[in-house]
Amino acid sequence: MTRKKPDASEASTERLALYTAASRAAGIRLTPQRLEIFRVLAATESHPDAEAVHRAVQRVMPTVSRDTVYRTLWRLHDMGLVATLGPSRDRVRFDTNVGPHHHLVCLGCGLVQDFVSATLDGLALPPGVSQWGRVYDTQVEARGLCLACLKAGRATRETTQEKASDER
Amino acid sequence: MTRKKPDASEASTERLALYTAASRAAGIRLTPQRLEIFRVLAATESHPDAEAVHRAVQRVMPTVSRDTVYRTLWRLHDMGLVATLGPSRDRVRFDTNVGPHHHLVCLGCGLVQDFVSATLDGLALPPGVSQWGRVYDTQVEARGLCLACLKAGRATRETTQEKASDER
DNA sequence: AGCTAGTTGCGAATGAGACGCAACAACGAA
DNA sequence: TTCGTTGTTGCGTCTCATTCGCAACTAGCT
Ligand SMILES: [Mn+2]
Ligand SMILES: [Mn+2]
Ligand SMILES: [Zn+2]
Ligand SMILES: [Zn+2]
Repeated sequence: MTRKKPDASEASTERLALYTAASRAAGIRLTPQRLEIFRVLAATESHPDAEAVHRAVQRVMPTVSRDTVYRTLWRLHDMGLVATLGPSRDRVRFDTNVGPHHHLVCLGCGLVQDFVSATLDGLALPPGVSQWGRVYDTQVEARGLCLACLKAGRATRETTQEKASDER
Repeated sequence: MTRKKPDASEASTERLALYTAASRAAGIRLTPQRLEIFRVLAATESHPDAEAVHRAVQRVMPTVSRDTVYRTLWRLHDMGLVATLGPSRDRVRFDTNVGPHHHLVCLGCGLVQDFVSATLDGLALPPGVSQWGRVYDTQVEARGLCLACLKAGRATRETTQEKASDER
């Protein structure tokens, strides 16, 4: 039995199956709009925003609402089947440390802590990267839970984000 | 002449000097509100959002406007003296690839490309990290310019972001 | 076929940021 | 020190992504 390296379309099919299976397992109803959103998400190789997903879904199902797309995306996110880029979902956060350093991001409270590591600073990227363009800066983003959130038993999924804004 | 390891307050002073020097060099006026914002930024060890900075500045100068804080932050950002967290300044972007992988972020057009690297997947973080909490996931974010943006001579500073939304 | 709890679409609300503009005020020149 | 030029400020307004409330549906079980 030969096993070919999964190509894009094969991965897409797998992902779609994953979404529906997980939904069924979670007792979530498989509405036609959800199925279509699943198809679009399973097929994408990029990092779309909600509106891009909405547009793609509308091409096939013109009546889906913006809201349903958002709700489905966050639901999948809660199930750990889609991720979001960057540490903060809401407002822009600034960093006054412009030297080389890395980040520990707490998924519970949103706190971001710097850490330094000479090893990580000089990280070698795979050679194929040079064909993409020019890289100016490389940094590591480690996600997890800080001690406080661990003790508080806060969930990993960034749900109860009651804003740990600093500089109070 | 002894040279102690720069502590927080020393680094703060240095940073303040840097801000004012760079501003003067750029012909930017040193208004009292800017100076106060500089002080707050120079003193912070965290990753505040604009509102947190505004609150901190208001404690000393109750009349500063939200807008002035924004303008100053972006000005410093343009000068390369403050950074922002994460690849996207505006809307949330989703990632359907939940397996271990890393990102190439183009600062010109906003495109984010996946890349894989077994070496980077198993990255060892410095030991001190264990005292912060538990890390579930580690990924590398490499920022730069993609070939298209390099050829187009687009600036590194994410200015001309005329939205490269995919799934068109 | 009938129930019922989970969903949908919509119109309205929220909230971060950006903008336009008239009153102001740094700061180099005189 | 005074003045004039220009960059700045604060405010009211505007935009636009994301969220809410809710009444009208409907997937999925019986
Ligand atoms: Mn940082
Ligand atoms: Mn990705
Ligand atoms: Zn935390
Ligand atoms: Zn680009």
